[in-house]
Amino acid sequence: MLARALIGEEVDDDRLDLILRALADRTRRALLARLAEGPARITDLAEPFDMSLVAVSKHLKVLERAELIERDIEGRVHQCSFQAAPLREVERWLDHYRVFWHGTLDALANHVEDEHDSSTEPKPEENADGGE
Amino acid sequence: MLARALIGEEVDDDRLDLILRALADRTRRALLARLAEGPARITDLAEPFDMSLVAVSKHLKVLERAELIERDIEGRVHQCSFQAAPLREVERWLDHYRVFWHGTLDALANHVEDEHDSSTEPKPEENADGGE
DNA sequence: TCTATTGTAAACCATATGGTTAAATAACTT
DNA sequence: AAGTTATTTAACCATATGGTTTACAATAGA
Repeated sequence: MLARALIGEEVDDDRLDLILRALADRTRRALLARLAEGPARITDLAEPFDMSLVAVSKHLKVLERAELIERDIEGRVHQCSFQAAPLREVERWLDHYRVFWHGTLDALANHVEDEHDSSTEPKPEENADGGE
Repeated sequence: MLARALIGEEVDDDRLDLILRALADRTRRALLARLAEGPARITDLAEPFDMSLVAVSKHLKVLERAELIERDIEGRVHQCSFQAAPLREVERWLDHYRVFWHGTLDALANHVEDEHDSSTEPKPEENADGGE
């Protein structure tokens, strides 16, 4: 099905738009860096930043829509945790260009070896949360 | 100098903001994909897109500011060519997170081997568990 | 020189983004 | 029940973004 392939590309573009736009803000990258060290509550996440908690809350929602974080609500506390999957999609997009700095194809192969089963992508189920 | 390090980080953030924002648009990614196959004039770059040449020209300027393309002006013709360097910066930023999907450090080392001379900090930390 | 081609600049528009404050909701504590 | 804490929603604001059309500048070709 050609149509499927085309729609697939559009979906990819939608995903990449969402992910890259989420990453294209230093506050959100900083939030992500903090969350990569472990889950945290929103109040704690907001504390180091020189902006209102509401602003941070909005940033987190952008990250959440891009699936870069997951939210676990316990009572009134929202626990956020880092999710790596979207970064793999960025990585996969970069694969198209990596040849430009690796120069040689066999250096590229190093990388492909890790991706070869997920590139056709039936099930990308990688979980990086260290929470439980 | 500590101040130098801090400024350095801010500069990185500026660069990443610029680069990731440039990449966070499907038209610009498509332009980049086309240019990765070889240099092209602006008119030819614009032709496949369903928007004015002016719009494409603006997109190209965004890519140029991020140094993702270079422009070679010959007479009235602007020849654009792909520049990979900023993508390496994205790659380097991703290094901090690659451990989340490689899991093991030696898979990561494959990657670092290529970066060791171009990066100021060749050791990304590996913290996957809940911290404080 | 006149005209067509290549591209930018300017002015404009609608919507998105990143921030604010104030109010609302929900869940713990006392 | 009353108050405090955690977070979102709503309303608002300034600026950025992605697009348009029209006008301009510069080069190339007749």
